[in-house]
Amino acid sequence: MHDLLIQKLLDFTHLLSEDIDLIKVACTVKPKLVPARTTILRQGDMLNAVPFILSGWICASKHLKDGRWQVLSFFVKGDLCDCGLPTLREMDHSLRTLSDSLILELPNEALDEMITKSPRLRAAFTRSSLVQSVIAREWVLSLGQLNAKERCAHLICELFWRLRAANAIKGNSFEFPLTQEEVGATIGISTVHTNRILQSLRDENLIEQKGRRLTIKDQFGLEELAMFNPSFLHLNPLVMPPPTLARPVAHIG
Amino acid sequence: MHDLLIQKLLDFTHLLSEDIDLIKVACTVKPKLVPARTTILRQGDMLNAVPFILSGWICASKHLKDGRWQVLSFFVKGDLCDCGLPTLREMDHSLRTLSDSLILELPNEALDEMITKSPRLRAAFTRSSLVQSVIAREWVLSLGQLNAKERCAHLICELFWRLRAANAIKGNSFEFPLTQEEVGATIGISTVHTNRILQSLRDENLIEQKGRRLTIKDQFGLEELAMFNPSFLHLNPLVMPPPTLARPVAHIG
DNA sequence: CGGTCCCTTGACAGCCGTCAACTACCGTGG
DNA sequence: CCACGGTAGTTGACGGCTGTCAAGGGACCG
Repeated sequence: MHDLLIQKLLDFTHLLSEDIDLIKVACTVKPKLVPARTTILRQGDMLNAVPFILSGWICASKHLKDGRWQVLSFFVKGDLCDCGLPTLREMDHSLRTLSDSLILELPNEALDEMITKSPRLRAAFTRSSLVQSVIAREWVLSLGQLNAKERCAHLICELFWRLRAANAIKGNSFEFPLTQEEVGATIGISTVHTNRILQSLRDENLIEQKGRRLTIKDQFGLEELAMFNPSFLHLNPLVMPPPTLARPVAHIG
Repeated sequence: MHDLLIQKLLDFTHLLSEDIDLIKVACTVKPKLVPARTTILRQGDMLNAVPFILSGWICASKHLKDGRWQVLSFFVKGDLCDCGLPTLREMDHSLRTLSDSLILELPNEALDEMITKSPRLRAAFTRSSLVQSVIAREWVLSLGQLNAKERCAHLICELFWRLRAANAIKGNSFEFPLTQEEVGATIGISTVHTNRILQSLRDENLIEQKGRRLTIKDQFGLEELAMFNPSFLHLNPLVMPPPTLARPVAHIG
């Protein structure tokens, strides 16, 4: 149960055994199994614990009064929904499960203790939160400059790399529980247009969808289309998979 | 020189006199005067200091290989360009002045010292960085769901409130050094369309532009159009100006 | 005076949203 | 077993928002 958090934080920094102990203490909470399509936190809620995703998919979204809404971020296995950690007063967006999810709710006090007692844990949490905001900035770039097809490809690439780093893919395929409406609300296009875009990606043999699974058939083509460069995800080089065949990088001794 | 940083951090938390001393020590660096339209950090640069803006405008931008580029954020008087603080390896975007700017470069070590020695300063810096990422998420919402005119209005509202909190406006007008190309690169539309959108905002008497200054003629109308709610900026309630006449809030003792 | 940068305008095309209808799939209940 | 309803995906027609191209105008500067 605490293994996943340890592994996650190890991606960001080196830990001592005392840090591991602190993590174990913090992780004595009982994980919650939340069914798919359940709102776990609403805009305006006070939060006294930070959800840590053991498995499943969660999305953060913000709603306008006229009904329009936008997905702000996704959280998958190994992610902290650090909606401002225990710092800002209240949730400015909602959190909702997209698939059945196992969630560990880390109480603010437990986080505070880890952060206060260990500079290494503090650095790790800071970096984790920083990576989330770098991803948000990448979404700004995508939404602002890419067209619908490129944005869609970009989203799929990002999720693919993140899930791969979280060890949550099989071959080139992964669970993809989003409806087309949700994909649209993520890349800022209508549901109908999302349908056509996904269709074109399938037609061009870039991806394949079967039920709630998505397979990347042509990773290089997809990344080329999206002008995707995974470096912004700041994945641990050790868990980074070998590069695509078609895109060689410097030899690793 | 250090006054501005102290004032900024006071917006986020309470400080003790020892904290003030730490800030004064960190601020012994000599500020740099950088002319307008100068790139101060490039994508890929290592950063060993965090720019703190004493006056002027800076923008962060990311460039695609095909020439398209997107503004990721603006930094104005009193802002820290906390491009990941001293945590992530290198700049994933560029930093450029939009007007003549006075910049204090806080060395990583000075920041480290403040953060390590004072939990209050640490909290303040964390919150400051958090607010930046909340703004990025708001841009995701704006880019994803609002149309060009709404986005433009939203941007103007955000800048207006931030500059007002930084005490950098006169009446309802402020320095607005952006070219239309830069506005377009911020809200994700072409230069030509930006021109037409700004024109329509002027025609409807929402804003006025004279030289490099912008005046808000109808704050309520502009905020209504953009569905703008300043709460996401997490401005210090004490420095929040009185609410718009047309939008009454609960009586304040 | 010429050059450059920025703003402005018109014409036209294409991406994308909206509306509406239809299909496929799944679980439920009779 | 089938009828039924709900959700998600699909398709076509049409229109509007926005991009592109091209040209011209104004301000500033060397």
